[in-house]
Amino acid sequence: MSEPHTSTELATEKLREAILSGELLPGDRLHQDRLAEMLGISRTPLRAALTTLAQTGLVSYESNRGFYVREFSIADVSGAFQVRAELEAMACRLAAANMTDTARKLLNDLVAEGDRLLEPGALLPENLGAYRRMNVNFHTAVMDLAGNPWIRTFVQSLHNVPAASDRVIMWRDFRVIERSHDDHHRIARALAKGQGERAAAIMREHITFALEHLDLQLKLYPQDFLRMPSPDKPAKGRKASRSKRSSE
Amino acid sequence: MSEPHTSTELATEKLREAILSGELLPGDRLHQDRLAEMLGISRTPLRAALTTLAQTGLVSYESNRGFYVREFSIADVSGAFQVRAELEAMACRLAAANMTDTARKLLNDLVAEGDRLLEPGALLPENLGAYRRMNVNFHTAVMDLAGNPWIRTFVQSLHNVPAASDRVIMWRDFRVIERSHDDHHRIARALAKGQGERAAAIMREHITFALEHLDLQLKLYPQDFLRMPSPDKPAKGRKASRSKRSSE
DNA sequence: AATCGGATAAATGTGTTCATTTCTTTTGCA
DNA sequence: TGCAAAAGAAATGAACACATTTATCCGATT
Repeated sequence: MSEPHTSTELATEKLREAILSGELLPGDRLHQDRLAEMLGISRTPLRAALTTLAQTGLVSYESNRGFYVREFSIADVSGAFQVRAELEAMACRLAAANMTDTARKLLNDLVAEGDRLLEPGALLPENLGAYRRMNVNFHTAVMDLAGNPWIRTFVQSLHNVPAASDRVIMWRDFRVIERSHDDHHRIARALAKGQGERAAAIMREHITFALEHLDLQLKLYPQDFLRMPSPDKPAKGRKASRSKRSSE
Repeated sequence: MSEPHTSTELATEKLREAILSGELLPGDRLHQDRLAEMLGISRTPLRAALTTLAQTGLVSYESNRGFYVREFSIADVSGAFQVRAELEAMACRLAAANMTDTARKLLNDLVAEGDRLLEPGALLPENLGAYRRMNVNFHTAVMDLAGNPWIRTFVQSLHNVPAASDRVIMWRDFRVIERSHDDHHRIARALAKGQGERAAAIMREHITFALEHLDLQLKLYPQDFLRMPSPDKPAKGRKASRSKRSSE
């Protein structure tokens, strides 16, 4: 183990994963003793984990009334993209003033890595993880170059918004991926030349388009992205009904 | 009691206040036993409070090594203003599209309240709290009108950065206050007319100037704003060292 | 019959205790 | 004398148990 994970951190990660993957549905009550038993830990570290997630925004909490999986509205999701676009555009403006040779090389390497992964003319399933990692690293690198720690902090926390996270965005159309990666090319070039405003403009459009595309995908394949607590269509698994649940 | 404050929430508030007011110094170790005894509670709710503050960013935490009062760098503080400027400018652009008559009235009332408080030609001590409240309400109102919940969330969390919070900014110069309040006038008017870009520009300058002014004040009266952990001057108040801690 | 009220049950909040990790001190050895 | 390793002390992490609050159910009253 590289990091001495404590029970609390372990539980936090498991719960975050369960929520972001949709295993736990928005609005679900998070019973402490049941969850504790499920995870094989006591209530003490579980409560710590839930407290953390509550501050993160993934779960909501009311005194003496327990924790719930937070429900995100459409406004939350699109708002997340809006703010991300603004913050990362800002990062570009700032980063352009801090470009060094090593910075240029870093961005170039990341872009080249993307080129390599897209070389086959399609995003192969075995390359999906690597591509996502490259994508995250590219955006993170730009934000780090900006020298403003808050940008990365906030963008990071926006990735906890279910449908707004890079992890759940499925690009079904290869042309979209290519176009998106071409944005990376342009951003890297613009930054290398110190053209901050231009890089910012591309970045803003880069992210705004991601929202537009998500919007479209949402209409086409809603069940794959958002599992809203729809009253008539309970998706799958357990439902957040107030009556007694037969199982579990 | 209007709200059934629990021990945890109470402790959270007390600790937040203690940190923001400078009672607890950056870098201070937060011993659980002692703090619990000081606050008259057990370690369990205290840990919950510390966990919350850790996620908020006011304290740092390492597994098995405890909590510390987070140390903010100059980059953190100026970065907080930068991001605030960007986010609140964004709020103006968005709010301009959502202006209604009630919105116009709300902003006008807040501005009028400010006029009333500044009427004497000086910011009287007894009006200081009311003015700050008005200021916070004005900015909050604009962000709410933007319709993007994340803007307010993030700006709110930036107010937890010690010197970047409105609460610790002391305006020593009345002309600065007048000028600042005049910005509010202009922003309200611009928004009322739907001039989003103009309002955004004023807001950006409004906040950027606050940073510039803080910078100046910092040089003039450093001890009033930032209490950096100076190795030779233990500041004041309660001990940061347990028995004999020679160095560090 | 409906609603208000109280009693019971369930879940959360907190105090306490024990286990584990980390830090300090001391002791042994080169 | 200096360093290193081990033993002791102290602090954190987790489990357990108790107290308090909230929810549910049943019955009485209007």
